Amino acid sequence: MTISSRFSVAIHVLSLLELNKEGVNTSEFIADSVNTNPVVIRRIMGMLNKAGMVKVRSGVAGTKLLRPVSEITLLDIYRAVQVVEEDALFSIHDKPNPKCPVGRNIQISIEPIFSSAQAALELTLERVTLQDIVKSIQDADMDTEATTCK
Amino acid sequence: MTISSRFSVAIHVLSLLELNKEGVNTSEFIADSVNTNPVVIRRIMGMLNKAGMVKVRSGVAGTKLLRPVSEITLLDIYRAVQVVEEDALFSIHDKPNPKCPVGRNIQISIEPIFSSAQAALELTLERVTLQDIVKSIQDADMDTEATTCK
DNA sequence: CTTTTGTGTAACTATTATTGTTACAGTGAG
DNA sequence: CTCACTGTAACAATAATAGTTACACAAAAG
Repeated sequence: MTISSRFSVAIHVLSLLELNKEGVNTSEFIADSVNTNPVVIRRIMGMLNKAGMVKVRSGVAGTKLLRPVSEITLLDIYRAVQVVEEDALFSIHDKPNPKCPVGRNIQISIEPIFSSAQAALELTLERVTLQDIVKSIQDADMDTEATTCK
Repeated sequence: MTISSRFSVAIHVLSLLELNKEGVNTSEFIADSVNTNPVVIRRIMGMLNKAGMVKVRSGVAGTKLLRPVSEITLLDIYRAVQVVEEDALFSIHDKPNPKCPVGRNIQISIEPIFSSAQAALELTLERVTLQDIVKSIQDADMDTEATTCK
């Protein structure tokens, strides 16, 4: 079990949009950076579009960020790409036997713990903004020889 | 995406072993409480056995807890049933384009954040013991009319 | 207006994980 | 020895993911 790579791809895409804000970011260009198929990018872009994070128009080349990177948290992105349904990171087996004391009480006993574990994870993501990621990428890249994507 | 119900089933099973420690807990009996197939229980039991949490012998009816419930955390169980591979709750798309500044630095930039989000989740699970769950089940059951599993 | 380029989306495939199920070999208590 | 139970293989059904092809539609550019 892993959380879908849609999340990491979305972070990649949005970072690229920021670092290449002067350029024309087509799905093909982005796909080349991510190393995947342009349709995969368009699907993710559609989700980010619905979440109001990017502006993308059908037929028109190039996607733009709609919000400053300092105001986009990783939690926003996580939610946008629907990696996990609302409050359902953990799944609980349904229909345990109500005739059994454990069966009829296990769900109510476990739920709050699963909720708080999920909340702890989400809080961590909420504390990191896209700006932090972009800065980290820039810092890491100072060691590297300066080649561009294009 | 959800975390496998193996986890909640394992918590259910171990709670039942504690609350029914005087009884003979066969996979069929447990399966009836969980409302699933006995083979599903045996598979999970095999994992808990390997983790040293229960004693189960082939051919011999009945599983026993090997450790006191106060010394089994939900994280122990989570690890035992291999819901998530070591440090890999989130997946990062592999082989991003090294010719791109974002592509060649995204992994190193994201990894520590994913790690700490995962750690936050795991810490929450570590702070809850099986004893807490058992107590919660008992408390919740005081409202209910007293029927038994058997 | 036509051409060209790019986006949106449907449809299909391959892969993987989960959950449930049947079947049966092997173990050990009585 | 018999019987009940566990361990495990094998298989099916379901679902999610990720990649791919194909094509309709949008709109910018000429």
